[in-house]
Amino acid sequence: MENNKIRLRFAPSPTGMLHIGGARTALFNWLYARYSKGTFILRIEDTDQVRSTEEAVNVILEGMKWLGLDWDEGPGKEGKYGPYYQMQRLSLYKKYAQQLLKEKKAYYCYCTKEELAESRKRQLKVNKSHPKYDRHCLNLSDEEKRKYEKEGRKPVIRYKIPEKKIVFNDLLRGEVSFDGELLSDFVIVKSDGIPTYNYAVVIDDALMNITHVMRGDDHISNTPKQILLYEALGFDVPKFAHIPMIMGEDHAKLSKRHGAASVMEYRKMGYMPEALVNYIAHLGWSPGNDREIFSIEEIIKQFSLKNISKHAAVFSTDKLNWFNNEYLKKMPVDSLTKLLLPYLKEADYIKDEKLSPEKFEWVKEIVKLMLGRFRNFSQFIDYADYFFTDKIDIESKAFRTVLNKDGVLDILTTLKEKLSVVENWDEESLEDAVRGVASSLKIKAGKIIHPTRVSLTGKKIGPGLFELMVVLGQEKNVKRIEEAIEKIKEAKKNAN
RNA sequence: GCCCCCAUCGUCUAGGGGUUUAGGACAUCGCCCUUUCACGGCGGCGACAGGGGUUCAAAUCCCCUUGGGGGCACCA
Repeated sequence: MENNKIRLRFAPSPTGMLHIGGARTALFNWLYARYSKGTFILRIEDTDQVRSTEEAVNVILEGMKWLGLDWDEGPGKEGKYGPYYQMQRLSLYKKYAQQLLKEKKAYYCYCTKEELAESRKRQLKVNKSHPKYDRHCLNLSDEEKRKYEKEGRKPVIRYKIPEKKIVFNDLLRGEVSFDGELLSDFVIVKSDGIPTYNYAVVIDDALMNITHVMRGDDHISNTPKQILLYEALGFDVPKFAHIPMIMGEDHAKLSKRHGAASVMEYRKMGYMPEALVNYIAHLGWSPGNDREIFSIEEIIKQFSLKNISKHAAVFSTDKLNWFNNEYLKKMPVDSLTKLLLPYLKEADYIKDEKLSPEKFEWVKEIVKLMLGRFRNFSQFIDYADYFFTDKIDIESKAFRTVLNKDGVLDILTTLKEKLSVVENWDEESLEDAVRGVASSLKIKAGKIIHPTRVSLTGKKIGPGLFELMVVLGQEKNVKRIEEAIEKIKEAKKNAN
């Protein structure tokens, strides 16, 4: 029973950020594991000693946790197939390499980089299509080996490619076949004794009993090499599913230069993990109906290899924004406000995330006013600055087109007088006050509303004026209108 | 260069021989709501890459071309 269980893994190499593409691969593996009540394993492929860092490991673990992709086995969750860091599994790779060596399925190679390059150049001259390793070291005598060792050469271990057709049945693409003759004897153990990716991944997936290997389709051409190794080692070959890649808006492989490419950047920008997950789930997958907003449980229930598409998908920030906004609108204001606190703290809008109940209520009022007007938390920080700061910056265009106009000075002066004596600082009284000023000056209310908004917020756009005035409070209202009046006067003086 | 994968609106996709004047979503445009922006409502624009087959019938099946992507390391 236990042996029939579906086991999938996500096996990132900790050489940088948790990429959006990697996150989507992780998500699909996780979804399929959860859907099939299988096991999801996280394995760290840290055999690139130059580029791997502990920090990158942490970023990956944190990113996975933030997205809600919990693993059943892996770092911090040792299972019976551990360890889950490749650098802690070196003895395993060594053991099976020895087996291949003994069975003459692999051999030591002492060729230097220069010699390899030389050989390639020679081949290009005669048979330019597919140069491969010339097998110079395939049948080295012990004496030759000793000679090379004396020269200080450290050998690699190469796998000897059997020249046959390799066919596999991809779960998404059907039959895929490669000609073994085109493959070169590739290195499985580097001269420093560390295994290469194509070798280590096979040992680990086999030993960890991985049943389904789901990964980006950039791995399709690695698959024949890996299948050959499974067969050479006598392991069962897992099922493969190569999922389409995610591209940037320019249709090139998603990378740093596309702006935000890492999961953590999206957290920083204030996207909700549920929204990000919902969106990237739809990159290359569709449940086949017209709905798009789904809880993670609903996605798990509907997830199937059958409705994964085969072609690459372009990442769209616009659509992500829409997803995020849908989640923001659905969220209770209370919870939303709580989520926002760290960002407010980060922006120095509040001193401490622990707010008094009154202050929390006040922030909540602001969130209510802003709801639907921001697509992520950093936009909230940008758009709602005037609630939290003392000094506001009046956008120059707003000043020019709204405040620095004939008659505005009188309007604001009259309004300021009126506002400083308003007794009940609530929406109704304020609307009465403003409309009262309008009728006494014989102008339309809009003529007052716009300059007032700019005076109070520095912006031409924002929530309803009267509700905004209530939250801002009488003192700030009067003060900001006074400041605006001064600025207008100054501008007029400079103009003359 | 060689090998492999892929191909429906600008983007994500539905559709898997007749139910299709090819459906939805994002974006975009217009109108309504409105003090502004957003939200919401209504509507518009917008695609089967091309060519051959197969078939009574093809976006759907096959082939070729073209286009896009990926891989050809002592990186993963």
